This record gives sequence, C-alpha cells and structure tokens, in this order.
Amino acid sequence: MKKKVTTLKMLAQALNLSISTVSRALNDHPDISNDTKEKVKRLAQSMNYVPNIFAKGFRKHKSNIIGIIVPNITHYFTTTIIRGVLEEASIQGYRVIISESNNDVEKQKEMLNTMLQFGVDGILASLTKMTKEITHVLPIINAVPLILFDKVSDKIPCTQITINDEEAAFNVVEHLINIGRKRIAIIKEREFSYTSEKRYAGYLKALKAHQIEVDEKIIISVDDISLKQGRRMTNSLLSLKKKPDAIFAITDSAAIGVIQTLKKFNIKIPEDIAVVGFSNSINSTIIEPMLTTVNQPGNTIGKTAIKYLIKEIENDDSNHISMHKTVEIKTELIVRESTFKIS
Amino acid sequence: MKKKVTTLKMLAQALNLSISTVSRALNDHPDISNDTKEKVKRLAQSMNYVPNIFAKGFRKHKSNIIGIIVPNITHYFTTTIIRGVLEEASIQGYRVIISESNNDVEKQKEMLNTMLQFGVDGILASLTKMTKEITHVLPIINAVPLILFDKVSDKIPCTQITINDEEAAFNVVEHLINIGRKRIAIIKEREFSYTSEKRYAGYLKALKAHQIEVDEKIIISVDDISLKQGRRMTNSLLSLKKKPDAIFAITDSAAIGVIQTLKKFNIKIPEDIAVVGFSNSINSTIIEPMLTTVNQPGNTIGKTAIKYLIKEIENDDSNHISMHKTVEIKTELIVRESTFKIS
DNA sequence: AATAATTAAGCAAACGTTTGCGGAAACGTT
DNA sequence: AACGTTTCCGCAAACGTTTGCTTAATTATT
Repeated sequence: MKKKVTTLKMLAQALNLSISTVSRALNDHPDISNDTKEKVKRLAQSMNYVPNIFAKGFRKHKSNIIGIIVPNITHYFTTTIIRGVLEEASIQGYRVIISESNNDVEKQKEMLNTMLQFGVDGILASLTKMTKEITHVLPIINAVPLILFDKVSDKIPCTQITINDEEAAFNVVEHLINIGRKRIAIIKEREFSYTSEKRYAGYLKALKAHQIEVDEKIIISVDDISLKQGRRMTNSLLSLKKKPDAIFAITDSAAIGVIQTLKKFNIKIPEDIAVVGFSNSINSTIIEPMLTTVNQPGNTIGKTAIKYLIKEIENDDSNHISMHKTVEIKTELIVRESTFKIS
Repeated sequence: MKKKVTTLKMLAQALNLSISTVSRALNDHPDISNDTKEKVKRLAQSMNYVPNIFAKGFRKHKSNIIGIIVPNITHYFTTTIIRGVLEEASIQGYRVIISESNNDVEKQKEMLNTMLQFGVDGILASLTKMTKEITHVLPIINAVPLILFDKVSDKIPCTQITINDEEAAFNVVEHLINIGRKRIAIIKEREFSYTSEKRYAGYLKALKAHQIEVDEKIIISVDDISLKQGRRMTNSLLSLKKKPDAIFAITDSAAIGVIQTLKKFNIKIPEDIAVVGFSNSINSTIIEPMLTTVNQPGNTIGKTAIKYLIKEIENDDSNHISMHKTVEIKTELIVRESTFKIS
C-alpha cells in the first residue's frame, strides 16, 4: 500500500507556486490574492489534501487534543459529562483522549504526566476521592491549562466546575422536613471527598435553618459509598432505638441499597421512612418505589468545562492566573415515590 | 512561563556528544556502548527529558494514538468495553481518542475521517445500527487498520470481535424451554442490526431443535429497542388471544419495560410469563423480580479488540488482508428470578 | 515622470527527531 | 607490520509546515 498522501509541496508544484504561498493560501493569509486562494483551495480539495497533523503540531506546538481523566468511566453520570465534552470538543475542532484513574492516586499522577507527554493542549480532570496530597497536580498547571470538574479541590489554583452540592443537599433536606420528617439520617463518605463534604454541609445547614438538632448517631460515614454499604448502613440504622424517619444517601446506588433493605424488613416507604439519593441515575426509576433524587446535568457540566478549557488554551497572551473561576451548575430536585405518595 | 523543555540537543551539548548518539543511546541502539547509554539515560532522567511527540510522530509516521467510535457512550456495556480498551492500551503505550456516533451514519462517517486526519494509528469501531451502506467505511481500511466490535458487519473485510450472539440466544430459549415454556415471544430490532439478527437466528434454531413451531404473532420487531418499546410491545402481546408464556427481549432495558407492564397487569413472573433480557446491565438486578439475562464480558471484548488492533498496527511488513479474523467471545446465561422461582 | 505605498509572492530557516552512511580508533589476525 | 574486523560515534539529510524577511510588480501620490 503506497503512501500517496498529498503535501503542500505537491500542490505547489502542480500550481507552479511556492510552498509558502500555498500554505498561506490555505490559511487565508491576507498577503495572498483571492484568485490564487481559490485555485489553491480547489486543487487541495480535489487532491484531497489533508495537512499533516504532526508537522503542524510540531511547528505550532499545538495538538488540538485535550485529555480528560475520570475516576470511573462506567458511572452513568460520568458518561453524560463525557458526552457533553465530546460534543463541544468536536464542534471546536478538538479531539479528546480519555483515561480512567480507578480512584488510584498513583495512576492519576501517571496519567496526568503521560498526557502531557502526549502533547495535549489542556486537561480536564475529576479527581479521585483520595486526592488529599495535591503536590503531583501542581506541576501540571504551569505546563498546560487544567480544569477540574465534579470532584474538584479548592487547593488547586485553577478553574473548577461543580454542581451546587451544598444548595442541592439543602433542598433535599428541606424537602424532607417539608413532608414532616424530624429525624433525618445521612449516609456520606468519610472525609477527603469534596462533594460529600459539601453535601454534608448542606444537610447541616438545612437542619439548622429549621432548628432541628443534629444527632451524630444518624450521621453515617463510609469509605466507599456503594449499594452494599447502603444496605449495611441501613441495617445499623434500623438497630437504633430511635430510628430515623428519613434517610438521605449521598448517592443513588447507596439509596437503592437503603430501599432494598427497608423493603426486606417490610418498612413502608415513604410512610415509615422516606429515602432520597443523589444523581438521578437510570436505576432511580427502576427501583420500587421510584427514588427521589437530585438531577445533575452532566451534559452542561461537560460542555461548560471544555468551553472554559478551550478559552484558556486559546488565550495564551494574557496570564492564566487571572482567569480562574469556579462555576456552579444548577441541579434540580426530582421528587418521586420514595418521599411522596400520591393517594 | 518560559518553555524550558529539554531536547536531545541540550542533552548532547551537556555531555559533549552528538545528537544522533544521544538519540540512539536512548533508544538502545546496539551501536552505542553501555557506558554512554548509562550516562545519557541518567542525564535524561535528571533533566526530565521527554521526547517531543510531534517530532517523533512526524518522523516515524506513528502517533501511538488509536481511535474508538461507539454509537452511545452512556450504555453501561459500552463503558465496560471502553474500560478494557483503555487498560490494555495504556499498558502497550497507546492513547485512545473517543467519539460517539449517536447512531448517526453521517456522523460516523465524519468521525472516521477526522480520526484519520488526526493521525490515529488504527481505529476500533462499533457501527451504528443503520449502517447498511458501508461504502464510506471501505476507504478507511486501506489507510489504517480497522477492527469492528460488538456491532459489526460481515460486509467489511476486517477483523471483527463479537459475542456469540446466536449461541447465547439459543441458550436463553433453551433455558426457557427447559422450564416448561412452549410459547416464547421475542422482541427484537427491525433488520440492519447485526446482533439482533444473530439473536433472532439463535431463537429460531432453539425452537427448531425442540420442535416448537414458530408463530409470527409473537415475533415482534421494533425500530428502537428501548424500555418504552418494551412496555408497548408487552401491551400488544397481552392483547393476543393466545398469550405467550415467556418473553425474550433482545435487550435488558426492553425486558425491564416488559416486567413493568406485566406487573401492572398483575401477571405473575415467572409463573405466568417468564422474562429474559440481554446484557446483564446494572438495572437487571435492581428490577423486581431480578432479571434473567446474558452476561457479556465487555472488558475482555475491549481487550481482545485492541490487542488485535495493535497487532495489525505493528505488523506492517506482512499484508493485513491475511490477518483478518472473526473472534467470538463467550457469554454466560445468568438465571435470576424472572425465569426461576426458588420456593 | 519620479517616488512612495501597496499588493502578491518566494526564499530559507526553524521546529526535534531518526537514520543511512561514513569514519576513526581499537582490537585481532596473519 | 600490514591488513581486516569490530566497536563506537558523528555528519547531515529528511520529515511537512509555518513564518520573518525579502523581492518583484503593481498602483497611488506628488
């Protein structure tokens, strides 16, 4: 299979022009007459010329590739973010390479570096929850623009895109209070999780706003917030003398675990105990009763993240530092059967 | 922020060697003494030299980037495949750029082309279901190795990785027959879907093997095989005089729709009607009763796909054509409550 | 009509790497 | 002592593009 790829040189020879003229013509340089621009472009088309990306990147130090790192690519919410990123990137002429850190800090570090090595123009990252040590991230940000989304860290000076976790949790808890709950349990993650901490803060704030005293016994922290843990923690909540009348799990899958074990004990949902999750995953409409949860618009998160990234990439003249923002995307409480019974 | 990236030249100057020697030393060329190799590598390390990927790709016509195109990135099964690809790619020193075709043939075409333009070394693709016209794919395969997975097409001469759809469906239906079902409905996709056709073939084969006559009335074809369609089609199946005693939906989400409407009509599952899906999605264990389904090992699909791809990429001396294989990954029937009641 | 300004195009260097070729030094063989 | 081998390394070209500078031709200005 002979490589018969056309180059600027071949175009130039065919038209009896210099290489530089052809190059400029293709790039709409003002020095070139419309006449020759026309001719060059037409020929380029017909010989289906496509610029050699390596030569170009080599020359311009620009790859038009951005990297994205996520902890777990199989989460539905994550994929909706990626979809948003992909859509917008494609429109703006960028490709995206994806890596999965599996919540492993070492891997995350390695990935950031290999991405640099592969010449990405910028990086989008959602940090692993164990990222308390952020020294390995710092070198990145003065090599290339970095934007954090979802799982962010305010210790890293860069722009950050999150949802309004605290407000969302506040709304969740207030909703539970509005339907008459007084004893609201929360299942959250054990420290180092930005989102979990924010949601917990919202929980506390709502309780305070309604003068409900917090009870440490019904504040549960787990290492991995999963369906199984949802089940286990529900078991221990049910063993309390004073049982909760509502359970707010920081995550849909945990909430589903909660529902499953409540059903096992024939506890009525929501009459006896109301349940709410977080994420509006697909499962939340499959489980019975359907789960009240918080919808996170992954698509817009992804889109705004990459928009900011590209802005920083293409705005090399000014200093990045001043551009750093933190953007909060609005979420929406979705009330379903697990907190509200029509009857 | 000054770019202070180290180059071969800088290393050469520091060591008083020529650039070519340094280059060869780093690449373990036999012409270079172990002594200088040591020295060069050590210095490279300490000045944390990282080769300029553009210059390299430019020179060698190799990007170490592969592209992957999927119809819908939000499907759990798809993400498990991607995870497999990512893992193996990372090990072998490749990055992967991802695109989503959204089941749009035009988009798929465009993506294939921009991937070429971006200099990928090879492409992994799962075709949109409407890909009956494959002329736009053909030009790709003599530019760069292409491997199809999951949604493949035997019209395209390249290696293909699928699951044993036909056999899997056969097992499903045989399982239903074994639990005493005689009137097994199937909900499948309307033509042009490779996997659907294969599964349908397996269905027919199993019926034939057990001398059960096929009844067109309980063979349902839909355009988009979704949860909603699962519901709708169940409604129409229930309006038949001779109702089925089992429903095999080609897809988990459709099967869940089936279960939901059966429950709505208080039809006992599996006693009155057994249900089975396909994919072993997360939902299949959330729905009640839990769904009998077929587990597809996405991870191994992804891994074998990229292994074959890399093999083709790195084996440029021989002709590709002879290398084309079609590989079938084994699936596993997972029996749950929707077909089998412990009691 | 002479000069200045504008327009259009070409020359050549540069980006960082790889690699064919050539050559010097060291070693081994008669 | 003369030759052939082997070992190790350097020279320089090449990959395809962009871009600062120069040049030639045309037009405008006095």
